[in-house]
Amino acid sequence: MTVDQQQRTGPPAPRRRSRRDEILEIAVGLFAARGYHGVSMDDIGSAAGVTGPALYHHFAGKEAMLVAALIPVSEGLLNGGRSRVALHPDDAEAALVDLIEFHVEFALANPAVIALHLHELDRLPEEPRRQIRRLQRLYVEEWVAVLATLRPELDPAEARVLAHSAFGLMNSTPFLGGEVDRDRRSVLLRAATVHALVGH
Amino acid sequence: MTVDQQQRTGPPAPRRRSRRDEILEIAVGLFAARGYHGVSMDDIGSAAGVTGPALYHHFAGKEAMLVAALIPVSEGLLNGGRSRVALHPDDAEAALVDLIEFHVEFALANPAVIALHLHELDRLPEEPRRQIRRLQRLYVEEWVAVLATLRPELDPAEARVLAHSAFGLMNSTPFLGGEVDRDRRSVLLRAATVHALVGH
DNA sequence: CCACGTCCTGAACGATCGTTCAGGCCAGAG
DNA sequence: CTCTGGCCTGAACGATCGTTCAGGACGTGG
Repeated sequence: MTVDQQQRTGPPAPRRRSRRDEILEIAVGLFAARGYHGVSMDDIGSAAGVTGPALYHHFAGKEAMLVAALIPVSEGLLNGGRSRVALHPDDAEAALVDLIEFHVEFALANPAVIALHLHELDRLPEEPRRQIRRLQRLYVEEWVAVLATLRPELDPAEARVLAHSAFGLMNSTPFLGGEVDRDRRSVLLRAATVHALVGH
Repeated sequence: MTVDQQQRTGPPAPRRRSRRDEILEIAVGLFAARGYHGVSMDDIGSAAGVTGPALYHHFAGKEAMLVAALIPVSEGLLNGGRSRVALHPDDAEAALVDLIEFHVEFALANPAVIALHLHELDRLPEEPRRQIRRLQRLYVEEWVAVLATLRPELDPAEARVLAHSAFGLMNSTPFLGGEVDRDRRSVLLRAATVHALVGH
């Protein structure tokens, strides 16, 4: 499925995309499916068409692969969320709807990475984990700020609970097969999240 | 492969099952915190005050511990959900509210077990995993049936997407510390889930 | 032709894991 | 006292893991 081992022949290095990113995407899929500790370097290598030790030419080690997969996700969410909020300086409800649309589309586009982010963050050593948690916290605060102006009766801690519950709702995507069309799922998830957060 | 090697059938010896259940609870906490593969038998043993091999007097192996932790959860959810639905044969909205209250209280009472159920089910071999998935599916169908009568415009597959999203919302509990009082969290989660599912 | 950089293989290492096994400790019955 | 059975320890096993290392295949530039 994801295996590509007849890469030998043909153009040597067309650089259509770096081999590193290709391997990383394969590793993310395996991590999401079987868990970080449930996948060996040989597993990743053979899924990429090479042996396990060959991966050390692209990454410093197994942990470095997880970090390389998780950091861009947190950065992408934070940057995207901030830019969406900045589009609506005086309309909290429009900002929330935009945030929801952004997050749902992100989750639908990257289900494996989302699942990794939810499940395997604790397998990282102190240093990179704190960096990711900091990015996550800043992203949550974007949601909390919007919720605070939209529902003044909530204190910040309560808004944080609601924000996390909204993430749980929108991130339920990876757990479902493709019984329902992608666009339809997007519509359902966005409507449900809006109702869950604004109430009535 | 054998799940349980003592306690054949019936109550042969109503021995205080404190020791076995005590160990199981400790193991669940460790599994939830560090992942199934991230916890060794020696870890579980020393957390319970014994050595690793001593655990084999209570469980057939490491997998058997995970099964023993997950099966009762699925059964408890299914039984509780069915009895809640049965209380309201002619009122789908009341049934849904009752289902939501039941699930939220369950998730708040057993956050570690819920997290285990979400993250580590795929670490099980075929046989017990299929049994758990069957119980899960039956539980989901209780929700789908209620949603189908409450919102006839949804087809069953769409109702299933909504049910899973509601689980994601309600199961967001384990990811949060205790900044907000437990009862207040229950109120917030229940209201958000109702709004997400009935769509005001 | 040769030299070089890139990417890879196959063997090997130390460590850790789940599990098994032989035997020790100790309470209770005879 | 002895015997017995439940519960445990400590040592040991095979397997698997992440990682390192020396070297080979291949295309490119000179």
